[in-house]
Amino acid sequence: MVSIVDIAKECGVTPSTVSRALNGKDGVSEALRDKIIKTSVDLGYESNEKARWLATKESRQIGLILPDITSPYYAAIAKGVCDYLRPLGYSVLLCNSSRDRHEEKENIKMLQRQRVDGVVVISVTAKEEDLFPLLNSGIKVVAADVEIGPAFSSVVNDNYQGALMLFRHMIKCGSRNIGCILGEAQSQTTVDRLNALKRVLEENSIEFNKDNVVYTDATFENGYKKAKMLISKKIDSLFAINDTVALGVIKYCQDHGINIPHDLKVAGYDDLEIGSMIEVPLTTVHQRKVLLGRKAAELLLQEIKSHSEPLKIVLAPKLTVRSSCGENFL
Amino acid sequence: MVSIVDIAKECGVTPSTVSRALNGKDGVSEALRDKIIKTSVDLGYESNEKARWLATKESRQIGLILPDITSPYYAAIAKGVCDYLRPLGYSVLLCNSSRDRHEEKENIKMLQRQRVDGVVVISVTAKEEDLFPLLNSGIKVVAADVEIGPAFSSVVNDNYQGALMLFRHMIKCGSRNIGCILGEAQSQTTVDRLNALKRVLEENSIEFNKDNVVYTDATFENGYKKAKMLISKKIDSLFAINDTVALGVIKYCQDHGINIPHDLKVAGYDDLEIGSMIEVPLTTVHQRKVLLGRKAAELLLQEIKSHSEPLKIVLAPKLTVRSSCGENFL
DNA sequence: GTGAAAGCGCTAACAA
DNA sequence: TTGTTAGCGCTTTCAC
Repeated sequence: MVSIVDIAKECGVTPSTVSRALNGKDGVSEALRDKIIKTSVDLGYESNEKARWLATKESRQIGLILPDITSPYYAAIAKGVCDYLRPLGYSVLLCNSSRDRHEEKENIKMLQRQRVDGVVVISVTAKEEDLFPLLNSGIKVVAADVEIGPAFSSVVNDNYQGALMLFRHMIKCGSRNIGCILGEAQSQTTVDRLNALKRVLEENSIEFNKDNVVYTDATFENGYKKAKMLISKKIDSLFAINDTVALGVIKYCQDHGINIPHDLKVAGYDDLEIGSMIEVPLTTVHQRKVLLGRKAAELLLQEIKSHSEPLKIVLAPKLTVRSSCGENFL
Repeated sequence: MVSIVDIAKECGVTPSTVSRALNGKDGVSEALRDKIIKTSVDLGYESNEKARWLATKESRQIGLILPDITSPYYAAIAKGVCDYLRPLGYSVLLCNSSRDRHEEKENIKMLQRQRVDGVVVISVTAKEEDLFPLLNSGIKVVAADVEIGPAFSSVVNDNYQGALMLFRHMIKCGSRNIGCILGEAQSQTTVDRLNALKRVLEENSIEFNKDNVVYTDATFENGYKKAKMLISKKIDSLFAINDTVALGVIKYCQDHGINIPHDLKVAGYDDLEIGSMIEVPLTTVHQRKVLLGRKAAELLLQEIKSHSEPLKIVLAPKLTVRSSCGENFL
């Protein structure tokens, strides 16, 4: 493996000159610089980031911790992070935590050992204190998709606004009795969207009926099961916490001859690609997933460069109207 | 950031002793080792992989180049790689190439600069020579999902066998005139599966009709478009090169009142999760995606440790029968 | 404009 | 069993 010493010898100069030349620092004549760059290319030199770290404490590596790379939602965020960072010379260390707090902690340690410059973390399980070790070792942290605490910057989607738009749309489509399949009751996402529902109901003088709301793990299977349960309650509409759950609801309806949107209006959240590919296209809320990842990476880099105060960025979602809630009569 | 020097001072020994103790090498009394380990956790020490590299030339980092992390297929492979490697103390550098050869080359350079120990590459665009720089700088390479050349180990799914099973099943279900929406004509995947079709047709004395075969980009939209085209040709069945394309086909049928499987049998390939969630569950071929990633990582680690000859691992696929091809009458 | 020298945090060969 | 020493490849003062 060729090092700057090889280049130095080849050019009859010292390593320090090569370093200056290659890093675009001044104090090198243009002619020499050209020669050095040329031989570095000829020799197939690629800078050694490991050795460079030792001298500069800059690794040009960013950690990315996420619950499940297999989820299209998180995968899209990961894409945003990677695609933004690569052209800037950063590489990303992917950590798949499997939604497991212990695994998250292990990944955090690993990122410390690898001396990354910063980490983007998406976690529903991690506690604030789990991440302090990173801060204490001088590694910047930005939370994406969900906040982790006042000490950390974050980039999130505006769940309240998104849900507001969606529920208003449903009301306009004629919904009067909306069932909800939500996630964990304590999760901020669930809370925000439920608050939006309450507000919209209030705006329309409809009473909130908490029997129409169930909390569960956000899976396809639970969508199917809970749909069965809620439909027995004479609801005319069903909001699912995400598109995957909505898919479960839709499947249940198809299996039982329930026509969407005629017999039941269905709405999801996230705007996964699949929502537009199915028989009855899903009305949902579009999340700027790739952008969210990009913004998180952007913010992280800023914090790495200038030690700024924690910042919070809220991204505006967009209503995606398809046919699963019927027509907007307004 | 605490270093072994800090631990050494704290314990009143030298850094080399600390190094030996922490790395489980012998030549340290058990009492001292315990003391050193204890203070290392007390001080919150995490080994410095960057400095360690300089001394050992081992980074414990693996590169993963893939076409699109957003694709559920590649994401599952990535999961296999990550989940296998993490407990072994390796981290993975995720490189999203966007199916772009130039981007792949840039990623390769970046992985060289980061001095990774090895890389798993999934690429349909990279040429063999693009990867030689890695080999030449002593970085091991294993191809996953698709082979790249005799110099490289690979782990692939057996496309020929998988397609064989699928087409035999279709024949048993009554298919006599099978249309195909394939990928690029030159791709090995396409070739293997088409050969399987030809063989099965031959087994059943059915003539191969090349007008029933189209080559295209494997997208949902193209599935939709080509379905339209092929259905006009009086086919009774349609094989799509992957489930995403099959979804396009199904959507076209739903939009045009074509009943699956009654009017048209449809089969896909890959067994994406979504295939079981839609109205008419998709018959497809299950690919061991996570296992494929795991095996690739396993093989890579082997090659890193012992300089073995290139190896090829072929994974057996499994037919997943659902209802989109109707019943098996055999 | 260029070179010399020190140092980053670790491991490993050699001494004691 | 432990310490001493050198060195990995780079950057960065400080001289010249």
